Amino acid sequence: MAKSRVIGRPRSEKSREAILDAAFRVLVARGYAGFTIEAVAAEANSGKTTVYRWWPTKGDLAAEAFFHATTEELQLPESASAQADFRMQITELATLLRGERGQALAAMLGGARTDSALGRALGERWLEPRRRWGMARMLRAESKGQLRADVQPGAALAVLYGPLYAPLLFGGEVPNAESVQAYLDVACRGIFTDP
Amino acid sequence: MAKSRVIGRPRSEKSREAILDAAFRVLVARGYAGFTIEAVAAEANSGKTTVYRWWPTKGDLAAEAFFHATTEELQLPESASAQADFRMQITELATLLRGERGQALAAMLGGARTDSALGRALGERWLEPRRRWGMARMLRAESKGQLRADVQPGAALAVLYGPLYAPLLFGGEVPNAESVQAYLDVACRGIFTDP
Amino acid sequence: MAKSRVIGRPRSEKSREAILDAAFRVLVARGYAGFTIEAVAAEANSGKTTVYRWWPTKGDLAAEAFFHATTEELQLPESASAQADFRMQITELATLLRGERGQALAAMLGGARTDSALGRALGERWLEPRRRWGMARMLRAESKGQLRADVQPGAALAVLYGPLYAPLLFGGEVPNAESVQAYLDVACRGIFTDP
Amino acid sequence: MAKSRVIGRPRSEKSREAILDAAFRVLVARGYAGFTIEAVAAEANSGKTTVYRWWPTKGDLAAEAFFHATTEELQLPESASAQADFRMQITELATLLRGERGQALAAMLGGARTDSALGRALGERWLEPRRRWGMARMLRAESKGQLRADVQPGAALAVLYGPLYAPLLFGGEVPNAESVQAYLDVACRGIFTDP
DNA sequence: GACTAAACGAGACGGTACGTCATGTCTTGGG
DNA sequence: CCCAAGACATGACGTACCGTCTCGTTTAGTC
Repeated sequence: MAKSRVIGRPRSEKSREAILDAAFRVLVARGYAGFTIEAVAAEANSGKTTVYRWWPTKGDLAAEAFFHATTEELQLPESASAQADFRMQITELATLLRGERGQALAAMLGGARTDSALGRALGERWLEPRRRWGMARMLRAESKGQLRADVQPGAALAVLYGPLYAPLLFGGEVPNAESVQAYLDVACRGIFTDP
Repeated sequence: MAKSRVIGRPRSEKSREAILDAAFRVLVARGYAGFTIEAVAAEANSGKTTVYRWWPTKGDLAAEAFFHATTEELQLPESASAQADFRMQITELATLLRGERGQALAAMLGGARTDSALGRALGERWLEPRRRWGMARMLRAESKGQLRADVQPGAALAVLYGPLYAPLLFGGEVPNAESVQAYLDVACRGIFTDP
Repeated sequence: MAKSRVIGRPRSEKSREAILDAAFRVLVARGYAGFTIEAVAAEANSGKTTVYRWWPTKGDLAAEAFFHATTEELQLPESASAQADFRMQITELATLLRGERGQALAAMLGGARTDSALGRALGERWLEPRRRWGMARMLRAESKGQLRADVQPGAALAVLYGPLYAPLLFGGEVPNAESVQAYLDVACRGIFTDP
Repeated sequence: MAKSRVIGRPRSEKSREAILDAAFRVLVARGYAGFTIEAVAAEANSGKTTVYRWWPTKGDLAAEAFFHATTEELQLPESASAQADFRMQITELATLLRGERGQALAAMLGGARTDSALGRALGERWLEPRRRWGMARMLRAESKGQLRADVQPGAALAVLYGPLYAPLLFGGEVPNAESVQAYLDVACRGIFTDP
């Protein structure tokens, strides 16, 4: 039986926590522009070296800090109606994005285009799980005849989620609850068969 | 009669052009991360002072450089069918975004969240004219009974344009022609009355 | 007639002075070990960049700071007796080295072995002028028959000045006045003909 | 009778040798500037802790490495003529300093001014034994009437050895054989009675 | 033969200084 | 008054060593 052979001083979990917490705080407080490795290290009472040792880029750190700041798992509603499930998921997502974590996510999204590591991390850890759940739910809905004819699941997801994120691109805010319901009404009508 | 008395050397149009051209080139070549005032000034064989004198922020310069690089006017299709008009406009927009100017726009969008001047400039000069045309077209469609019941024009625009821009947020590319048609099929079905 | 054509903002003499003064202060206060570019820049209320722009290495800066701190010209005694001239010059040199400037010189000498720029600068600007005067004076003494037979001027200078500097090598101090007179008595007896 | 009670793993002689050898190699190869504890530990395949455990400062390590690299004992010539003895000793010393060990000694001398531990170690282990022998030999010469009148032994040693070491201060090399003979001719004439 | 306790290699830790780069401001001479 | 050139103070970058620390692993005695 292979025994895990680790040499040298092990990584300090305390330091890791301190840095991730500090990173999240800096991200929320100063945005991605003020998200400096030096600022994070200072806020965490840590050395810059320690930060660089574990997070090679700002993006890696920001992404991990973001996901570290929450233990909430992805909501995976599963009722009889696919439409109801998506509406609920998107409504909750919008609420989430309007809160502190949304601030941080929005701050990071600015950097995602520039910092490919950040873009990849957010894509893999934020978008992809949601997309995966969405695709699966969509396919199940299709097999139950809940989708209108010729609706491609991918296109349907684009129409459902795109309007939620797009305003962030031009410096805007996440749509408020009312706007979300309004666009969901329109989008769902093109996708689902139930009224 | 008082004669408008302007003293001193007039602003050099040649220099302005050189800077805007250089800015666009830098934007396309190195992205918004490498979009440095120093780089632009060097590329334009100009002084940094001259750049700062006329464009107080990077965002202002980037935005103006972007719009300077094109003389194409906004497409304002006006056929009998609102659906056809929007589909055409969005299809052309997608094509445009996939080209060199799209590269530049995408590059800038990263900075828009951080640099509020850039966000404002893009909002005013890129988004707003399109939104205005979109709203007007939508209202006209409504009055002609081309919209389905209870479709709010704003929500409809969100559903039509959101899926086009959203992928850029996470570092992705503009959707390809096929994907655009697929999502338009879905979106339009929820909005318009014509098949 | 060639006209000096200099473009751009000229070098700030004020800044240069501030940096050199600060450097000398740091050198005296903290020794060559604490002679940090950052410390000098901070002490001078200047930017590190400005320091690096003009003094590529610590050694260059230290040497120039040292020589900047004095306007005293090299003593060039010229009496009838070469022995008297050398004794006076060396006695005054010893006094000088025991003062504040000596502190700085001693501090630098530690770095001279490591930092070849510093070694070169000190050699050229401190040692060489003294050596040149010494050689000239020695040759004149020789032509007047003031040197004992077969005394090579270079060897004579080594015997006169070596004992003054050597103690610094092992972390010691410059010899006190009494010790200087004692070794000069011995050295001169091997060099000069006058009693 | 109290028995020496030492518990725990005894110090590894192998490790000690490896570190000292590595230290000497690093000293010769990279000079005192590149004489890094990390470099030594890496070169010795040892841990930094082990180095720090036994040699509290760089200076201690450098000095011990230097003396470890040689088993040659101090030459203590003792002929009838003090002058001959000193000339021989100094000539051999100059030869030694021009070799590999001289490189290392010269490298360390830069650090001696800054690192007082190194200065002390070199003073005690290199200079002092030689000085002690020199003083003793000088006193014996005095009692035999081999010194000229009023020659203080300390001053005589300064005149004999100073010219050998002094050039190292300004980054120079140890004088070559010819120069050494030339200055010895001059110096000895002021000290000894024999021709 | 098991126990004890220090030495050892490895390497993570909080720091300091490094030398470079871009920022936005300023100061020249020439147009 | 504009422009190019470029110096200036500032502050973050990512790297190299510092000296300290914590691991798991030897390596002797002692029990």
